[in-house]
Amino acid sequence: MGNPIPTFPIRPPGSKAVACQNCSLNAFCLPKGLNRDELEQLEDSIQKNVKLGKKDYLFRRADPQNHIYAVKSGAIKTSLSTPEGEEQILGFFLPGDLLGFDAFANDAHTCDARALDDTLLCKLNVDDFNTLMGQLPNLRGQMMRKFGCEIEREQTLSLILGQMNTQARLATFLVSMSRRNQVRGFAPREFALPMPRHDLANYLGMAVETLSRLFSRFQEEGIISVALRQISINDMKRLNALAHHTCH
Amino acid sequence: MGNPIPTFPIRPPGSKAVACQNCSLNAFCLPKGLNRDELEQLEDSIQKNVKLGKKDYLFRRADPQNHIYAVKSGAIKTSLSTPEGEEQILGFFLPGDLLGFDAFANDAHTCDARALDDTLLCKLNVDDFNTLMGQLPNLRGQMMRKFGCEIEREQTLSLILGQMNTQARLATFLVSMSRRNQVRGFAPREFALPMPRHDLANYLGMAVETLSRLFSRFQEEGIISVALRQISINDMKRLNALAHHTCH
DNA sequence: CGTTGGATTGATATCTGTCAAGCCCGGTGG
DNA sequence: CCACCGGGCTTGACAGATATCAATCCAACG
Repeated sequence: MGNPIPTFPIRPPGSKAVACQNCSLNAFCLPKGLNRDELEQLEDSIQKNVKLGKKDYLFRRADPQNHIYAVKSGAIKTSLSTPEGEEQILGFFLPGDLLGFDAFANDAHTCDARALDDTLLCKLNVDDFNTLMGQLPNLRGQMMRKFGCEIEREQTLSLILGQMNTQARLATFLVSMSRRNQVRGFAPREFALPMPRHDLANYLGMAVETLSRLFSRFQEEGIISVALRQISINDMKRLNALAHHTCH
Repeated sequence: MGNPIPTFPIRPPGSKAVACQNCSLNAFCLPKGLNRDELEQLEDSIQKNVKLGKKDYLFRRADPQNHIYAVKSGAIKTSLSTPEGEEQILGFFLPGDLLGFDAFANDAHTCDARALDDTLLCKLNVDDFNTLMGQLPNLRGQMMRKFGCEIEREQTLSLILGQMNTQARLATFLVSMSRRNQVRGFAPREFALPMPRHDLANYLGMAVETLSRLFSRFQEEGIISVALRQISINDMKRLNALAHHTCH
């Protein structure tokens, strides 16, 4: 029979609103570390099961900040654009991830956020959020942690883009996707990428063709198997080694 | 006679402790937006005129987070390293800049911070800081703004590294240095870079030789004048144009 | 004045982007 | 049910930008 480890659900599993306390993602989300009472206060300000269709914008650059968002299912990409329209994708947000922090500098978003697929979100009004930050030290603590994570994420992207050759970039990305699945209790070696090649190539700062060749090469070398967006990692050790082989 | 706009002071101008309220940098620093009463509370937790010699570490990766820092004079660089020792410089912090936010994720720093020159800092204990965050909504607001700025900064670096060719990277950097000087009331077209070529090249994700050639070319074309770390911008318009000419 | 480390300049190699063609999968309509 | 698109993905040939290697050059400092 084997062990049917669930793979990552890309589509919304159901649409019934679930209390944070029963949400399978609460260990990664804002509620982490809150007691029942605090959770209740937080929950009053959260709007659940907000739907977004594939390619819909969650917010755009210069939009006023109204909410902080948590992904429940589906996936969101954020990106920054130059005046000329050149885009850099900054991150892919999966279930349990928070986004919207970019707007705290000027009460307006500095990047665009767009759904890669049909997506379900929870959203928290920023005014309520500010009030709660004053009242709930635990929430404040968790929020600061999330902020720190976001900064760490961005820093890692800079490290990838600034120091690694293309092969190390892809290897690093695959390892990180694997880990993200693992901590959520999903299969760490088999997963579907939520984004098209074009977006991934952009995120990793390379041409689509280069990315495609890398996938092919990794497959030839038996490190992974690729079928379009479906990935299985066959040799995690070597993948890790490639990920650490940084320099140009 | 001309107009002797002061250039950016790299060396500590004096070492007498100054109240935040009289500090020339307070418009960029945490005190922004606080009233006298709040300022006093904040000030009790701030340690002033902490000295750091050139090349001293302010903190290192995995160090427990004890403080948040504000640069008063001098300059700090932060960097991230791969397991193999490849380093990516993440930012240069000038007077008025805050740093230390990277540690909020796990109460431990994720990057290294090192003085580029003799440096004077103010430091704020994080425990006190957490308490104050609960008590002073205005401080919380300013802090969130600073957090947002930090995220924006990191995002911009990713955009630079991921989408721009080397010439656009350098141009963008010079424009940003110019702006940073300007908002602080210093000459926007004449300044000394606080970092050696090696560090700047690393930050911009290119080889030192490439950076050097770019400086030479910009000078040949009359856009800037370079004498080691001393820069003057002769043609801001063209520099801006180069900065916007992103793609590869 | 010699030494040392940073900065520049030149020659060459290599990686990765660009252009172009073809493939394959999924969807649509007859 | 099958044929035909169309878009995303892959593969190949080639060119160009940038890294690497090596040799000076220069400024700062003792």
